[in-house]
Parts: sequence; structure tokens; C-alpha cells
Amino acid sequence: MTNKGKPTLLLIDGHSLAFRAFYALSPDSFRTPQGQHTNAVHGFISMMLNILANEKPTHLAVAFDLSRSSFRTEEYPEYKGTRGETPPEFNGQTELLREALQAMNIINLSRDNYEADDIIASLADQAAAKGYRVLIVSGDRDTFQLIQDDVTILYPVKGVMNLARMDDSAVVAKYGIHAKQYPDLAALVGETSDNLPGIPGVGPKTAAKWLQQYGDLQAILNAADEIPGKVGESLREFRDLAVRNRRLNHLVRDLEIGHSFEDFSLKPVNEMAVRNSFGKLHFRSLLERVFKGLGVDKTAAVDISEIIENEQITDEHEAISLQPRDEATKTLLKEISKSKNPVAVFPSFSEESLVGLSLATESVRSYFDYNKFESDLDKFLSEATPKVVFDSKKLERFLLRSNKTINAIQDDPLLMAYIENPLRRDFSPEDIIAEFLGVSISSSDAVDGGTDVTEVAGLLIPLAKKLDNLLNLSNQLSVYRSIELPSARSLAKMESSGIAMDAKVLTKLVKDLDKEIAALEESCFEIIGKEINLASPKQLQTVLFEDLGMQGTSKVKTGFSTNAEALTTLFEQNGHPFLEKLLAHREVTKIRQIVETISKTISADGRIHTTYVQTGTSTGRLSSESPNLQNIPVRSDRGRLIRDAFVVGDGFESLLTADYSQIEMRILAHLSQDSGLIEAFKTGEDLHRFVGSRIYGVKPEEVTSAMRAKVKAMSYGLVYGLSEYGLAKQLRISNADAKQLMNDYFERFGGVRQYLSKVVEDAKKVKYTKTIYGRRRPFEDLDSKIFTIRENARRAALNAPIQGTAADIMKLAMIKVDHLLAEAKVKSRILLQVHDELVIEIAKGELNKVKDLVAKGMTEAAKLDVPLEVNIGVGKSWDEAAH
DNA sequence: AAAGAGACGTA
DNA sequence: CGTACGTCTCTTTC
Repeated sequence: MTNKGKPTLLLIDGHSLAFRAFYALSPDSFRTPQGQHTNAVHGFISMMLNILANEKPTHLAVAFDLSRSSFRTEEYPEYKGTRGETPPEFNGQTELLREALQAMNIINLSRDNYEADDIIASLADQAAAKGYRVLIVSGDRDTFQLIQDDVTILYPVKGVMNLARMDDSAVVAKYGIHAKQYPDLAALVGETSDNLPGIPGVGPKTAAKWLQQYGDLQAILNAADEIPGKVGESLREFRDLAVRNRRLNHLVRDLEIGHSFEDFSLKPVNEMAVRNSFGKLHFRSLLERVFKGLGVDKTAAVDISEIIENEQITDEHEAISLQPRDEATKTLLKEISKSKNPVAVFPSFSEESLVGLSLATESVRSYFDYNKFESDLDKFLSEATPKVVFDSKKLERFLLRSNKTINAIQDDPLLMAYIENPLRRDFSPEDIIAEFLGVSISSSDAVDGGTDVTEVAGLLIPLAKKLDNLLNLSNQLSVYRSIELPSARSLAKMESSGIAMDAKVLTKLVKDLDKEIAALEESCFEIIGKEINLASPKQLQTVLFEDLGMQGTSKVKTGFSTNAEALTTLFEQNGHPFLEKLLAHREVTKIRQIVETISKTISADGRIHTTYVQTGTSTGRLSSESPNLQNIPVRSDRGRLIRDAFVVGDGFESLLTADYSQIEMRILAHLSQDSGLIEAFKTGEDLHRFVGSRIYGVKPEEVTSAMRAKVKAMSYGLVYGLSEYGLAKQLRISNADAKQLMNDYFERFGGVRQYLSKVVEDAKKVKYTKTIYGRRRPFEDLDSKIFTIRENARRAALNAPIQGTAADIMKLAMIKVDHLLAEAKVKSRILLQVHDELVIEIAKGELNKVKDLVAKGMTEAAKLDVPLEVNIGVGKSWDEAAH
């Protein structure tokens, strides 16, 4: 969609793409009756057609290596020597592919003694010089050196259909250096797949740092003596490796190809030739796609390229897409800042930092290097210019690291897309844009490496408008504007704050656990008389169900289950000492695993900064990752020790935890309007005791702890769609008793039964459920013909409004508490959210004040027909603060 | 190197 | 045959 005025030459590294295709498709599914495999040929042509459809090039050529030997192997016989034998199923497919290409009038090239990349390099340079736009499909990063204004690499990233669009800014975003410096970086780091070892101890980070500092490899080598440390020593010792690597990864750019560019122009195919060729390969479905994709030459060949070259189309976007010089940039930024209409902001990040912002208004779009224009960009972000920011939380989190802010965020299309459909798999900007604007940006799923970032920025405003309409139509604007969007801000602050860790506690814990693990391991091995990997379910299956001859209980795909439940049942049956030790081993290794995981994520500031994924759940809850702080052990005493390591930070006096008491049951009471349940919460009596007294027909004080436990399990089970069978299994009672218990419950709390069935019934009709704030979750499978699928959907549907409403209320509470704390000008701050709990860091002298504000913010977050109750605890560590 | 399976931690 | 998650390890496939 860009550069319409320019002819575009697509260059494909044939072997590279064919090999990808080979692994994408099973050889067994594609073979001729003679036994010749054709999966690589089929896959190649299919992928090529996709690229043609997406990129609409005017010219195309495919280049192949002739053999493994080239001038490079002459200089360095081990070049690419690590590559294994070609799989036998691949044999012959390159030749078939070249014939098929020929039948489609597509030129394929090769040159004795050179590699395909050299041919591509030479063509790319010549084409660019002639004013072509050039796209190169290659899996070899050496081609990055070819990148220039009009030369872009489509680099396969993950899977097969995904191509990252690598231009200079993408290389900068990914590696921190410019494309033309890439071969220098590769020379320093080495390339395993080419069997080129690099300077030991030098990875991409170090290499990039040097290149940023010195400019190129030669300059680095000239300055080698001044480079300190072990890496400096290493560089001096192994400098010859880098020099050799650089010589080998240099692509030859001046081969005479012996074709005129007209030969490469895409032409309609000769139908008969393609039918013949594909017939031999037994391809049927591809025929139509080729005819459609390339066109059929009905009469004489029509020269598409001539038409296109004569067209004087100017792409509006292209004409105004600016690549301003430094001095002009600031002026441009000032102009943008004055915009009354929203400005689109699309940030680019590399691992640890913000590298740039792509900004777009209706008339201008441009990428701004954050390193160059940091202060101007900061100013723009803090000003009142309305902004539409994709993933605003991430941007704000980075800004907060240096105490900067962003103001006037009007919309965040990421969150809009989440509200629009929380079930979508792919929340990449490309995918969202493709769905709602029908524009295909790139087939890449790499957010920051493979995309034309200014193109994305240019589409964010229309995207936000479109989504605004959709949310309006589904009555979800208010949940978006008053819950989802403001939550991002609170979350950014929480992530940026992080929680302080006492590393000593963790170190000691690991030490103790290790001792225990070693002892348990030894006992296990002694009992079974051999050493196995206790973490391997497969090996355990052999020992338990073959060697020891136990009869397994539940089954999994690979055989009998070895999970804790199964092991416990087995132990009750046979009391085998191995099971006891194994269970203990499981518990302890799990805890050690968690400790080690979280230890690794402690930042330089001694704190852990989790990332909350705001688009991660189907119900509206948050999820937490890197690390997940929402599943830190609390149920077992041993596990809870980990919580001693989460401590109050310097300058603060304590941690405070505040959690909602039985929020989901309260929401159930509100939604179902069941008078019994509402009364339970209004009396202030212990919920399960109250329910128990109703069910068993005794006074509350006569409810035994066994009765209470059963009632509690059932109450919670209900909101998950628990069945009689499930209840029986959990409580270890008979199915009949479970049925009786549930009947008794619904007898007394009939509103609940009515509500739960109505939720599912309504969802079946309208194909979604909704929370009391209007947040929707789509459902398709409620009338599936397959029992399991239908039942799974049913249970999810009756849970979604309850879990989702709880999530909404907690988000409202966070926003409210955050505001109250800011208003009160206190230093105390929210650190964590664990679904129904907030962890707050209390600054010196603020405990009483903040405690009240938190309680107020949480209890007043929502007005239900039953009161919201909050429990609060305070302590020096997360464990101590629990109550 | 990536993906699947099994296991297990939380609300 | 109870909802919602993320992360680890082992194992297989690419």
C-alpha cells in the first residue's frame, strides 16, 4: 500500500524458503505416486503466492545456491559445516521447484561458486539504483547489510507464515545498531548456523555497545587496546576471527546477472505449461491459486510492469511521510504538539528501553528516535495534546522509571480491542489493524522488529474511531472508559514501583530446601533400587505402574497420571513408602523452583517488577507475568516462607494487605437477588455457618466444622458449575449424598439456581455473558453438539459474570485507592493486585491515614445490594501482613 | 528452537 | 465430571 508509484522487485532466497516450507508441511502428506516428496515445492509456491498477494510486487526473481561449495568454503572449508545432512525427503525438491517456477514464467537464478545471497545482493543494489523498491525474502541475517531506504528484508521469524519486515528502524529496534552495521555485529558475535565462531564472551549486547561507540568493526579493532575487562582481552586475542567472519559475511554486490529487469516482471502464466508442470507434481489446489494470483495469459502476454511504471500514482501517505533531518525534527514535533485532534503514539521498545516513538496526525507521520529527541518527546508526552497510544501502560511504565509522565491519553486501541473481544488470540497491532481496518501491514507477529512502525502509527486514529463505534454499539464504552483505560495508569505505577525483596531470605530458603531435596531423593532411589529423574512423569510411570506393579487411578494422554491426587490415592491404597517420599519431594522441589524463578527476576533496585497483562483473560481479570506474582504459595506453611522475602522497602514502614471477603459470593447474592443469601451477608453472620444452619436445619452455633467445610466447598463449587459427581469426589461422599446436599442448598437458596440457569439461557440466546458493568464475554459453544464442549461452555458462562464483576470491582477499587492516595498527597502506594487483594507499601507515619483510605476505596468501589467487606493486615513482610 | 504435555502454584 | 491464569521440566518435533 506504500510506494505505489514505484515498481517493486521481490527477491527470494529459494533454498531458504523451500527449507522452511519443508519443515512446515509433512513430507508424508505430499508425495507423488512414484514416491517423490513434494512438500517443500508445494509449501514454497503457497508461501510465495501469499507474499505476492500481500506485497503486490511488480517484479520477481528467485535465487538458488548451486551447491554447498562457494568461494567462501574455499577460503574457510568449515563454512556452514555445522549444518547436518539434508533430510532424504528433501532430495530432488529443489530441482522440481525450479522447473515449476519456470513453468510459471518466474526467473530462477544461480551462479557457480556463489551463494544465492550474493545474487540477491547484486540485484538489490542494481534495482535500488534504478529506482525500484526491493523486498528480499531470506532467512539469512547477513542480508541485513543490504537494507537501505528502499530495500527491506522480509525475515522469517516464527513458524512459517510469519515474516518480519526488517528495515533500518526495525534493525535498530531489535539490535540497537543500524542495518549497515549488522555484518560487523555478526562478525563479532559469530554465527552458529554458518559455523563461524565469534569473539568469546561477546554477545549481541556487547557488540552493539561497541558499534554504537566506535561506529564500525575497523574502528573497534583500532581501539581494541583501550577496551577494558575480560571482553577487551578476548577481543585482542581473537581479533582475527572477527576479521575473517567479516570477510565471509560480506555479500558480493557486483555480480553481472545477465538479465534485464524486464525479464523479472511478473507476467500472467501460460495455463497449459502450469497445468503440465503441476500435473506431474500432483498439485491440484494450487492451480487455482496460481491462476488467480498471477493471472492467465489468454492472448499475448501483457506487460504489467509497463503499465505500472507509466502510472503516476502518488500515495497520499507516502507523499507526506517525512524522514526529517535533526534540525527540522524539533519543529515538526512542535507542530504536532499543537494538534487539537488526537495524535497517534506508537512506541518502539528494545529489551530494556524505549527506543523511539512513531507519531501520526491526520496529515503527518514520522518516527522519532528517543535517544536523539528525548527531552522534546518527553515534553510532548506530558502536554495536554490528546493522544491515542497503543499499549499505554507499557509506555507509561518506561516513562515512570525516570519519573516522567504522560498526559491526555484519550484512547488505547489495545484495550479497546480487548473489550471488544477478550477472546482474541493475537493482540499485536498488526492483527488488530488487519481485523478492524482490513489493512495488512505485515505478516509478522514481531511487534517491534518486523513492522513499519510509522505505518502502524498512521492507522491508530482510524482504528480508535472504528473501535469506539463498535464499543458504543455493544454498550461497552463505559466499562472501557471508566474501568479498563484508567486501570492501565494505576497498573503502570504499580509495575514501576515493584515490591522489595529480601534476597537473603531466599538464599537461605534454597539452601535449606536443597538439603531436604537431596535427602528425599536418596530415600526415593533407595526404596525403588535405582536412580531415575523424579521430575519425569514418564520415568515415574515406568517405576510405579510397571516395576512396582501398581494399578493407576486416573489416566492422562501418556498413560496413568502421576499427579499429586493420583499419588495420594495410591498411597492410601498401598501405603508404599516411595509414594510418601515422592510427594514430599514434589512439594519441596516445586517451592525451590518458585524461589529460583523469582530470585532471577529481582532487578538492580532490589525489587521485583511484575508485568500485569491487561488483555490476558477472558473474564476481565488481570494476569501477572515475568514473574507471576499472583501464584506465590500461601496454602502450605513451607510455601508461605517465600512470602517472608517480599518485604517493605527502604524509606517505608510496612506492607499492608487488603482483601475482599468472599467477593464472588457477595456478587452472586447481588446478581441472583436470592433473599436468603442477601440476608446472610446483611446479618454479618459467618457465611458458611449461616448457609449451613439453613441447609441442615440447625442453629448457626450448632453447625459443626465438618458441616461448614462441606457447605463452603459447595458454595464455591456452585459458581464454577460444580456437578454432583464433582462435589461427591471432592468431599469424598457418595453421589447420592452429594445430590441430597445440593438439593438442600437449592431448596433454601432457590434464587441462586434460578439465576445460574438464566445466565446460561440468556447467553445461549445472545451469544455472550456480561458483568454488571457491561463487560462482555462471547460464547459460541453453548449449543455445541459435543457434550464436553457444550458443558465446558456452560460452566464458563455461568462463572464469567461473577468472576468478571469481581474483576471490574477490583479495578474500580484500584483506580479509586490510587486517586485517594494521590489526593491525600501521601507517599504510600499500591504495589500488587492478586485478584481480590491489594498489597500496599506504607510510607512512614502514614499507616492510619492510608489504612482508612484503602478500606474506603475498596468498600465504596461498588454499591451492591449486599455490603462489601475488606480485611486488612499490616506487617514488615507479605507473610506478616496477612491476617 | 519451539511446541506439547504434565504438573502445580494462586484467586 | 469446578472457573480463571503462568511457569517450570521433560519430551518430542522442527
